[in-house]
Amino acid sequence: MQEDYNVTAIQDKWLPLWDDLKPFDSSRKDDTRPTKYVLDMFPYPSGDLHMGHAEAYALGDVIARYWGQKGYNVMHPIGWDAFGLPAENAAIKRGLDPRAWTYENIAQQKASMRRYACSFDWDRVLQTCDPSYYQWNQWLFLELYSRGLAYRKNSNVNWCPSCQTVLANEQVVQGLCERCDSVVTKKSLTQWYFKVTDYADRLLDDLSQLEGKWPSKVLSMQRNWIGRSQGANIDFAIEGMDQKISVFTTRPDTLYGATFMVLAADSELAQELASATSKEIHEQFESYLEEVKKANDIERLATDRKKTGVFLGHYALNPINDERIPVWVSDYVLADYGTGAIMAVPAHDDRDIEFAKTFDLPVFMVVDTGEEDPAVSGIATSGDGVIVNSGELNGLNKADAISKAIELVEAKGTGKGAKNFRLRDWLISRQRYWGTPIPIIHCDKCGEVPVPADQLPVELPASEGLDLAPKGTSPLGAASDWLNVDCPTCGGRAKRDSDTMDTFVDSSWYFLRFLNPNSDEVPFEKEQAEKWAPVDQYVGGVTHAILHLLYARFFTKVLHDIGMVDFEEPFTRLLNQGMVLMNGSAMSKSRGNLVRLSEQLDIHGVDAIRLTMAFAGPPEDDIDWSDVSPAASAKFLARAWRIAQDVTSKPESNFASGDKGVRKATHQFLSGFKEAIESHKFNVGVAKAMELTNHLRKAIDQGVGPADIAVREGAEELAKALSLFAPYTSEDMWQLLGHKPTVALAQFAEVESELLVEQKGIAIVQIDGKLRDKFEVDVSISEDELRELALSSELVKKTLQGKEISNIIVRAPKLVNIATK
RNA sequence: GCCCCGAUAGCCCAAUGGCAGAGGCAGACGACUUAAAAUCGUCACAGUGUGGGUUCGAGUCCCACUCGGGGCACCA
Repeated sequence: MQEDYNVTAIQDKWLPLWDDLKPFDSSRKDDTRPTKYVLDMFPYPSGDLHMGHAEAYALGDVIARYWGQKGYNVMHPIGWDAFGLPAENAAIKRGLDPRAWTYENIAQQKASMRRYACSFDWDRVLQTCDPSYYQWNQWLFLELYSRGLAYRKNSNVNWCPSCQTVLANEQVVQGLCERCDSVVTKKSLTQWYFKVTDYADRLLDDLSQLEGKWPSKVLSMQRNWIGRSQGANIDFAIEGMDQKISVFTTRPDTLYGATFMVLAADSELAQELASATSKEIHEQFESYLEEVKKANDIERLATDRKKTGVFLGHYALNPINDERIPVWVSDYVLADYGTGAIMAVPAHDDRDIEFAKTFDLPVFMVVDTGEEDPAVSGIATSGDGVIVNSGELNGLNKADAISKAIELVEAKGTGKGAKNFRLRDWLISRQRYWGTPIPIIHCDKCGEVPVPADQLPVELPASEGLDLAPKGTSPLGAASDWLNVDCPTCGGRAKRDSDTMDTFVDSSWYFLRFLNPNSDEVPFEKEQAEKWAPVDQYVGGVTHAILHLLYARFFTKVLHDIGMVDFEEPFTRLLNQGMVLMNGSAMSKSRGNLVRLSEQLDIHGVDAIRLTMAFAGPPEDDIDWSDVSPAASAKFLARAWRIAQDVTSKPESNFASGDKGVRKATHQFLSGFKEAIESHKFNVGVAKAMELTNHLRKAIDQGVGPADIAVREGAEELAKALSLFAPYTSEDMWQLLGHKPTVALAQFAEVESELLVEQKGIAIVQIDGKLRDKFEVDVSISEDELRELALSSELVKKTLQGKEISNIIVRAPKLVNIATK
C-alpha cells in the first residue's frame, strides 16, 4: 500500500519515541566509543526561538549527528544564558518577576528545541540563574580573588545612562552601548575587575594554535582587540622638578625628532604639573579640562577633529640629547593607554604634525624616507628610511635604529624596551539585580572580606519589594535583610557587595559545567574534563568573536594555571554561522521583515526548515530567506522518502551482488558526503544527497528496478545521511526500509574504495589550453600511449596544421596539452 | 587611514592549477491525467567584476583597481 509523505504525521509519530530511546545520552557507563564534544552557543531566553537559532542549531546538529553516526559518543549539551538585562527590563516593563519570566521562556525554548529535533543530551542541561550554577561563579570569583586576579579599583568607567550601569570596554561599540545604543559617558566609580591584562601575551600568542581551526576573521579580530605594540618606555626629566614624564613609544628610533611632549589632559600628571605653574596657565588648563570632560566618545572619535591643547609652562629634557622641549596637554592623548603621555615627533606622526601645525611647534626630520621633508611639506612620513640628524643612530634603518635607541636609553638608565596592549582589564561589576551576587562583604574594620566557602552560594534575594528600575546603584542595596550581615572575620556589622557580576562571567566557563551539571561538590570533575574537554567543535554567531570568546579563553587559562584543566584553549574548532536575513537586512519587527520560525515550521515542517538552513550556502555566509525555498526542501525530502518506500528487497547486509553502477553511485556519494560534512560544506553534502536520490530514482524507474539490493544499499545510506538534516523523514525512511529506530545510531557504511575506481575515463586533448578533442580511455593508459592517441586524432591533426609543436604535456589518463610556437 | 573576506547562469550556489556545472530555485517542453495538482522525464541559459602577470594550461596563484561586506582606528 503506497502512502503519501506526511510531514505532520511523521513528526507526531517519532518525537515521543525518541524521548523513550534517548539516543543522545552521553553518560552511559558502559559506553566505550571514542568521545567528541560538540557545543552550540547557549541561547539567551528572551522569548521563543527565532530563525537565527534555527540556523545555528540546525548546523550544530549536523555536526553532532554526523560524529554520532561515525561511531563517536558525542556530548551535545544545551543550557541557558539566563541572567542579564533583558529579563530585568522586560520584568520592569510588565511588573513581573524576572525569575518567573526567565523560567517561562526557558520552558518555551526547550519545547521548541525538542520539536526541532535537536540532538541534545537532555540530561546535561544548565541554567546560569540557578543557584546551583552561579554558586560556582562565586567560587571562581574567590579563586581569582585569592590569586590577585580579581581586584577593586577606582577609575573613569564606561557608563550607560540608559541602562544605568557600567559597561566593559568590550560592550562599548563606536562609543555607544552595545545593548541600547545610548551614548556612553564616563563616570568615576570603584568597581571590580578581572586582570585579563596579565594574560594578554598568552591570549595573543596562543591564537596561533587556532590558526586554520577558527575563522581567520575571528583570529584577526582578537589580535586587533588585544592590540600588542612593541617599543620602549622612555623617561623625560622635567626641568626644575623631581617629576619625570614617562612615555611609551613604538618609534624610539625617532627620539631625536621629539620636539614637544603631550600629556593626556585628564591624567594625574597633567593635574600635578598644572598646579606647579603660573596661575594663568593653571586656569587655562582647568577650563580646557572641563571642555575635554564634556566631550563624549562620538565627538572625540571624529576623524576631522581639530587639535586642541594647552601649554603647561614646563619643559622636559630629551634623555638622548638633553634638548629642552615644551610640555603640552591635549585630548588626543588618552589617559588610559600606555603611560598617558607621549613624546611628539611631528615629522613622523600624523597626529603630532597636526598638533605642531596648530600651535606652530617645530618639525624636525630624523628619518629620510626619500619623501619631501615634513617640515616643508607639512605631511608626516612614517615609512622606513635612513636615520639622519640623530647622532649615533645616523645611517641606520628603522628596525636597527629602534634596537640601538633602546640600547642607548637602557644604558643611560632612562628607558627600557617595553610592550603595550590595547586590552584593558575586564570590568565585571554591574549595578543591576538579575545576576550573580559578588561574594564579598565590606567591613569597616576588616575591609574587603571574601564570603567563606561554606557560606556559598550567596543567593540572590527575591525581587519582591525591590525597585528594579535603573537608578545608578544596585537594587540589591535596598534589600536590607540580605545586605546587612556580620563580618565573617570580626563578627562586626558589615554589608554585602550589592553589585552583581557581568553575565559574561557566567558564559566564560559554562562549557565545563556540562561535564557535571548537577554536582554540588565541584564546578566540574577533573577526570570528566580529561575525558571530554576541550570542546572539539564550537558553533555560534560571530557576534561573540571578541567578548565571549576572549573571556572564555581567559578563564580557561586561569583554570589551567590553577590546575583544574590540562589544556589552555577551550574551543579546538570554531564555526561561525552567518545570519538569517530577509530581503537583505536583519529581521526585525520594526522593519516589518520578521519571519516567524514557528510559522515556518507549521507550513513546511521541521525537516524542511533544517534542510533549508544547511542547503542555503556555506554555513558562514548569511542566508537571505527570500533567496531560499523551504518548499523545495520539502519536495526533495518527499522524493527521498519515496525512494525508501519503493525499495522491495528484504533487509540484509550483503550488497556485493547488487548492481555495480548503483553501488558505485552510492559509494561515491558516501565518500563525497563525508568529505563535505567534515569540511563543513553542508550545502555540498545536501547536493550530493540530491544527486544520489536522482540516481536511485532513475535506477528504480528505468534501470535495475526496486528489487536490486544495490538500490536498498543506496536508500539506506541516503536515509542515514538525511538523518543529519531531516531526522523525522530519515527515521521514517529507516522504518520503511525495515529497520528499528533509531537511525541516528546507525553508522555510515565504510566506503568500498574499489567501487570508486573507474575502469574507463574521458581524456581530453587541449591545444594551447583550448579543448580540441576528447575520447574514452582505459584509466591505466600510459603517458606514451595517451600522447600517441592524442597526436593521431583527426581533429588534433587538423588544428595543428601549419603549427610547430613546442611542448606536449601529458597527464594520464586525463589530459594532453599540446603547446605550439 | 590600516587590516580581513567576497564577486561564477535571471537567482542561490558547486568546481585537488586541467572539459566552467554538483545541486537547487525560477523558466521552456514532454509523459501521466477529462483537466489540474502532484509525480516522472528532457532542455536552454554564463566563459567566472576590471586590467595586467606567472604557467603548457588560471574561476582557482601573484599584482593593481572597482564594487559589496566586516573588523580596528587620535592606541603613541
